[in-house]
Amino acid sequence: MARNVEFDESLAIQKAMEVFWKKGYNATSLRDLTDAMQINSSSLYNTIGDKQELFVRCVQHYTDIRKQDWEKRLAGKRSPLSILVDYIHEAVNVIINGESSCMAVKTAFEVATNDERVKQILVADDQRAYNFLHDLIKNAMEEGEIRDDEDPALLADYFNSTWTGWYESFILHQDPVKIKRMAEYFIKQLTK
Amino acid sequence: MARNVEFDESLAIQKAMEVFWKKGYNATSLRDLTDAMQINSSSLYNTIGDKQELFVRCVQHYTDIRKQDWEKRLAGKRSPLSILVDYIHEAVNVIINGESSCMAVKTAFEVATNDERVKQILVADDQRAYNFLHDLIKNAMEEGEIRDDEDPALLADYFNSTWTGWYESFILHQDPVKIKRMAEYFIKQLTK
DNA sequence: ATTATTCTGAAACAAATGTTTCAGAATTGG
DNA sequence: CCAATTCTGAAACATTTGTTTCAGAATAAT
Repeated sequence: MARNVEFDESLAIQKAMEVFWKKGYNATSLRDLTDAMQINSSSLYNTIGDKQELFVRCVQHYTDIRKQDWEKRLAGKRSPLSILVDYIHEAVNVIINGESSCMAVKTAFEVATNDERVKQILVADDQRAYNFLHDLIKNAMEEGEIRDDEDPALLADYFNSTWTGWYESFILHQDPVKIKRMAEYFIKQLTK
Repeated sequence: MARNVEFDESLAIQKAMEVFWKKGYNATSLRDLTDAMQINSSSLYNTIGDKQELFVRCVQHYTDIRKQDWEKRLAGKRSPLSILVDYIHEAVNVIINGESSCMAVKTAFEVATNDERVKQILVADDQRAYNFLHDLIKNAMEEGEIRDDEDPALLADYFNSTWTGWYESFILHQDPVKIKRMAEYFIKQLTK
């Protein structure tokens, strides 16, 4: 027998995520957040919690979206190699068109070393990325789409860590061609 | 006709760098810095300047050290490939034994997007890293130490961006074997 | 030794930080 | 409509932030 929460919580999380994503955890103030979320700090503390808790929810939300993307790609029922190549091209597009790098990467370097909860969310996310790549590589090998003289586990680890450096490169040089050429070399390694 | 600065400025920069390196720019307070540097904030502002200026000096110092390391390695007069392989092994050691990741990488993601001066220091540093790799790869090709069917410029870019992901991987998994295996695969690609 | 200049320490500064308080508006179920 | 409960807005909170002030200690050159 009382009123309900007035604001849309998942929309508010989305807005907060965008601010954290762009500015990073420490450079984002509570005012930045409540402005973007369009709620009062009392509502924030009553429902979600403090800044740390909100950040955890945002990182979780970010990784949830990625998880859905991977699932959708696998459900496509296309050949393993074409899913893989599609994914790489899309990753390149995100890097060269996105305006604030990858939140998971930024968070790994800024926060994960000091916050165990955040780290565990990123570890789980990384594990899903690994599984996505590993399964595609393994299946592509079994179907003869790519050479099979390397361990799929090694290749999955290796490729999974490769994108991170492309983000850094693009922050420094803003050179799309550089990224595209690296991606082409990357694909060539797999297939030839 | 007056007294001189009492503290050792380059030692103070070194101490400040260690704090920034570990905690990042935004999570480091002026108190953290003056405590580590063992000077009063008035001395800091009289000599070096404000927090931003101090950070710039620290990043510059960090990249200066790297520059010296590259020069020393090239002066070694050993074969290009052995210099390269040595360097990769040393990079792995730094990743798996260092206790706070790479300051250049962390700074690229946390600060370089918002601070043009810091970004330019990192761009110059990245260019030196690129040159180091490019020259070694090119020379190794000319001396027949490695295959020469790829563009040295592409390989230098590609390899230069690869380490960054290894740092991220180690933050999340703290698994030295993972890093070592990726490094071995990395070297194998070059030589085989 | 004197003097002119510069450095240092401690305190003070305003502004910004993350968080809490609470009166009153709102809305639910009865 | 009532009453009980919960939400919201604005203000206030104590800390912490980056930075400045300034009196006095220190020292270089004369």
